[in-house]
Amino acid sequence: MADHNKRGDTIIRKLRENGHKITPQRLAIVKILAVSDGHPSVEDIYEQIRTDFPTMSLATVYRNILLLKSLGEVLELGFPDGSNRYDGNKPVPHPHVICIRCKKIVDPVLDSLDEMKKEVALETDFKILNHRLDFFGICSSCMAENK
Amino acid sequence: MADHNKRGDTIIRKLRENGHKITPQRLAIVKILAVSDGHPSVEDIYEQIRTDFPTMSLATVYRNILLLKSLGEVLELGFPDGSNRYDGNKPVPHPHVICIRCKKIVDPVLDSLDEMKKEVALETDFKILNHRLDFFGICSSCMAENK
DNA sequence: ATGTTAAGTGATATTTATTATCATTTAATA
DNA sequence: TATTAAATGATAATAAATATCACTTAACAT
Repeated sequence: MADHNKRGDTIIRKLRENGHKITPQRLAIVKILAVSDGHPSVEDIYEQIRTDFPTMSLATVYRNILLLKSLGEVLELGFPDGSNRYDGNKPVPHPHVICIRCKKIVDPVLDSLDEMKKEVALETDFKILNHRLDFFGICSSCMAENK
Repeated sequence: MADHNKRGDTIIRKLRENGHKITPQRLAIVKILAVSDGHPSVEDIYEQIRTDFPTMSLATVYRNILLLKSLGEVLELGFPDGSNRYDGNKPVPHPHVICIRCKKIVDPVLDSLDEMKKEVALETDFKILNHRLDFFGICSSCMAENK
């Protein structure tokens, strides 16, 4: 196939380096996560793969996500409603903007983030290691549908 | 008692306005949440009250938090590890700084927040309704203990 | 004060998401 | 091709939150 999935290759390499086998199921999961523009949920991934692998187990999806998280190759996005979605494309903490209507997730580029991190460290005297910035709202296309 | 709990009174008033009864259990829960410098969990609240009300049910804590959330008088803080903690003192979205060692939560005042909100709206074309900003790190006292 | 009633509570069952278990299968290496 | 540790599939177990239901009680009217 002519789909050179660079990010997927990186993940596969990382798995190999750490002595993990590359099974067809694992490959399918990685492939989806590496593209993951849509920040899929476990169920999303499961359903997507099940059309090709009817024998795929949900546990395998969970197991592989756990593994990929531990390797730092997938970022878990936990939402206030308790649902989790995953980003294997850019597995580093970064801001998200989520549409509460269509559930679309956008990754904004925020110049003010660096400044804010400095401000937090200065004000609280914490050593900041990690962060989670989510903005919830309604995207322009959902707004347009509200005639 | 000379503890004039202004915030607690506000919550009680809101409950009355909406036709809810003020039971001793409910009062105890509100009292803890209104002070809530420590951003307690459901279990925290349950354990605290159980010393005085040995008959208190965990379900009652959940029920009352649900009610207070629906009235906008309590803010639920959901964390990446799946745990939830509650803020009845300032039930409006605001940034938190969490120590991953001692679990302390600090509310920083961030001047750069307004600027960031503007930047997000401008860049993504979303109508921003809500946000969640959490910074994770190690507080100064925990740092000091690491001789 | 007392009785009435809808709301609240306690105890427990149910649900849902995730993790653990274990027999079987398979990828990787020799 | 054989060997073996790791992975999988099916299912059980766990944990957090919610639902159920009989019983109790706060609030209101009398």
